[in-house]
Amino acid sequence: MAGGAKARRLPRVVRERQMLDAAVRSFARHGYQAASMDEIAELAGVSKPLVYLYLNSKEELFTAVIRREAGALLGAVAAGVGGPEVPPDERLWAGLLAFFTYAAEHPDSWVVLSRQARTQGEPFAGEAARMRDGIVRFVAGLIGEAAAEVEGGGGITSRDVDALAQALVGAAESLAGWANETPGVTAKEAAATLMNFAWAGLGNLMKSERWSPR
Amino acid sequence: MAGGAKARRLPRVVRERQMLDAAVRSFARHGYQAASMDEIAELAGVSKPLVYLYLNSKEELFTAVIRREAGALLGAVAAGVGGPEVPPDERLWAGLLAFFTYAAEHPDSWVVLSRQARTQGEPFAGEAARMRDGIVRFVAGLIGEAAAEVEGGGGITSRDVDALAQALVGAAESLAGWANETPGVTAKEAAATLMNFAWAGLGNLMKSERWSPR
Amino acid sequence: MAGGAKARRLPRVVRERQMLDAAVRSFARHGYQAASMDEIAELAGVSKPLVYLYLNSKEELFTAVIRREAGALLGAVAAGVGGPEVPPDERLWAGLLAFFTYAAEHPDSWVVLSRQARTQGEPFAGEAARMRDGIVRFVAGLIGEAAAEVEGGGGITSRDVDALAQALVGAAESLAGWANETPGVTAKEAAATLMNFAWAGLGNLMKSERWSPR
Amino acid sequence: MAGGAKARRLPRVVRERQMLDAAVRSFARHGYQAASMDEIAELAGVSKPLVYLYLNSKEELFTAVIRREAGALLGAVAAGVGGPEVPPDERLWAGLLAFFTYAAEHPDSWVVLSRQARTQGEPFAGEAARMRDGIVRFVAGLIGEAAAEVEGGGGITSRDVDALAQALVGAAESLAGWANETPGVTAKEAAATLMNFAWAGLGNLMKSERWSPR
DNA sequence: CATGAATGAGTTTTCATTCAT
DNA sequence: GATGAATGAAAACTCATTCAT
Repeated sequence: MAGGAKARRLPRVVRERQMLDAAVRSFARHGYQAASMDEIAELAGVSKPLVYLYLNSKEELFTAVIRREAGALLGAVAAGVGGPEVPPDERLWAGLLAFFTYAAEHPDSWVVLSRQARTQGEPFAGEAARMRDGIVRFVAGLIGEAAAEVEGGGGITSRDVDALAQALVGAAESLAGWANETPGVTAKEAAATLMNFAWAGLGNLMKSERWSPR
Repeated sequence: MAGGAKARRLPRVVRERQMLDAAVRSFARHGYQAASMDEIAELAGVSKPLVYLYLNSKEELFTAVIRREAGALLGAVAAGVGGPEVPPDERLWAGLLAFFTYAAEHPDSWVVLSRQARTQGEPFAGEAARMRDGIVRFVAGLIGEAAAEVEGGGGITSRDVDALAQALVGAAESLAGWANETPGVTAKEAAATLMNFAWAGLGNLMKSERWSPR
Repeated sequence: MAGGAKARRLPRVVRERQMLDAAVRSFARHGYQAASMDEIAELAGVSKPLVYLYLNSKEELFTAVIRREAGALLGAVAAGVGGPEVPPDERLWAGLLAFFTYAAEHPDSWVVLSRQARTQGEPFAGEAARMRDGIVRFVAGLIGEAAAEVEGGGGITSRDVDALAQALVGAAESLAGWANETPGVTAKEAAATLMNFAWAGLGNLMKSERWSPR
Repeated sequence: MAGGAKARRLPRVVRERQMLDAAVRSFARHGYQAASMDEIAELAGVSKPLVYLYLNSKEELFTAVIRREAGALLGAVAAGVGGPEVPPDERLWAGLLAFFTYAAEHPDSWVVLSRQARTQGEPFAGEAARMRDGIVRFVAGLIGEAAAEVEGGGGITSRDVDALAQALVGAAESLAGWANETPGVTAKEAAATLMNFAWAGLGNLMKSERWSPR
């Protein structure tokens, strides 16, 4: 009985997972507006009314997708990063590695979070922004820690820290996209490139070696 | 009758500009799908059939918008950057400054290029990617030049250069968005932050001071 | 376990009554089309398939509702009215009183019968019309009886009798609705108003005191 | 050119009238919920989007229908009734005649106003109630006038007047329906029956000849 | 007996697009 | 050149109804 090709009458949790999986693929490929509930239902192997029965509306479905994927990404990153006893550069390295690994292993999820959710206006952009802010704050925390170890903090202000965190996160996002579409680039390689680039840049900044136009 | 408040019978170029301006605003605010030809025609102050007469279809309209705005952005950046006689760091600085200035002064244009175009699938993503690639190649060229000045090039491969350029462009994009929504951040400040961060990082990289996990 | 708060395994008749009660409420509030089987099942405290097991379809359910409520209304009216030995005016009075009392005590039932059933096309309108015809014939019978007592019948034709019965029933329906939504109006008061108005009018008619335009 | 079988490109006002006509038929036959925009568009000989372009939504369409038909009915009744110089019985007679004539000549309109609008909940019921209240107040005014002519007013209270007006209007509604489905009954006949019945009843009431149960 | 799981068929509504003048 | 009139095609969403357990 069990093990048939087309499983019918599955428990609700399983069906919901299938639907969210299908939605991630569809939203990643077409974007929120262009994705159709018909296609999502078909991808999930169920009828449209069932999607509505469980997820209520396209908007709620997209929100559920964003929440689930954001949770997965944050969870993956958090899992690899140690606590305060680990020095900040080690934590940044672990976070970057986990991040690039997640983006490589779940490209659709990454596209939804980094591109689709952010362009669809409220309430989706807000949901995605919350997650991104979490990451930015995490990075800013590390930069702040590193600055604190240097004597005088290198004259770095709190807004400098924010800006640097934004820059670093943006660099990571860009590299993740590039790595995903450039054959042969591994997550470790991407993480290493960024780590070298960023940590060195930060180090110099704190030594107050500033660049200035002639 | 003629010469009244509402100017009629304007030359085609003017009408087209009005339509593209309206389209930029509309696409920036609602996204490609949610923007309606009705609204665009109304914003442009013309009737819908006229939009079709000049621009043929929503798809062609969006493509025209992307082309025009991409040209404007590239032009603005190119205008500020000197030729090969100028050292690469100066050129990067000029480019960053021009870029952040453009993003600040044409936020709708920047939103369309950086967010909307890239999320709408082909053919728009391709069009936007072409422009971005131009910028990435420009940055990669500068990094390559800088590396060439160092003896041995610091052991930097061509893929390293690509990756670094991707990281730098991503950082710039992220900072531009952050600057646009954080009150009080000027284009010059954003450019300076990134320049300090990036050029220092590059310098260290080339001195082969690499970070590596313990 | 058994005997808990939620009684299970009730006999069929009881379950059916619960369902019909729920259906009366739901149909009265939302109308036939807008009432949903989901809501009815929930109101009845049973699952939807059980409703279908017992009542077969929404159409049959509504028909069953109309039949039951029509029977209840006719029964209530018939119970109060005496046999042929009672004079017609007394019987009309008793009927009106019973009718207004029923409408006041079962407002949902009255709404379903007087409004919803009659507006939903066949077969429901027919079902409701049958009940209404029963009442109209009863009233027509009384008027006929009264006319027969007068010498010559006042020159009243059979169609006159029908028309008067229709008028009287319509007046009663209208008053019932008005009484139900006007605070402080009792069934007895409504019945008295109508009885005064109608019986006097009939009396005059039979004395051939006709009104005619000048 | 003009006079072709299928007129195309008609001015907006004409099309709107066609749509409202079609809607009256469809709503009268099926009721608000069961009527479909598809059918209405087809009956009107236009495409569905045009219906939406002009009437915005099913709800607004139904509201527009109710308003137009209520206006037509009130207008027809008002047109026939004279001013205060005409005695109340003459005015009632004229109003009844106009009313029964309207109901006979526009049966769909009458069905929509008397049945469909009143059963669809807010905001439709309110719209219909407003019109009906207008008629009830008109009738109540006449009854009040007649009572004033009698010495002492026959001891009739203001609520009595309201109740009698409700009864009279209900009787008229019922007779209109009956006349419309009974072959050979003319508007004049229906009006005469009701006039005889009602005016005589009122007269007796005012002479304080009350019926009371033994 | 009783129900959670599932769907076919239909609804209202929207929008890019074109024609006739 | 410019526009009011008009529509084909598709989308989100709902609901009565049935099966498998």
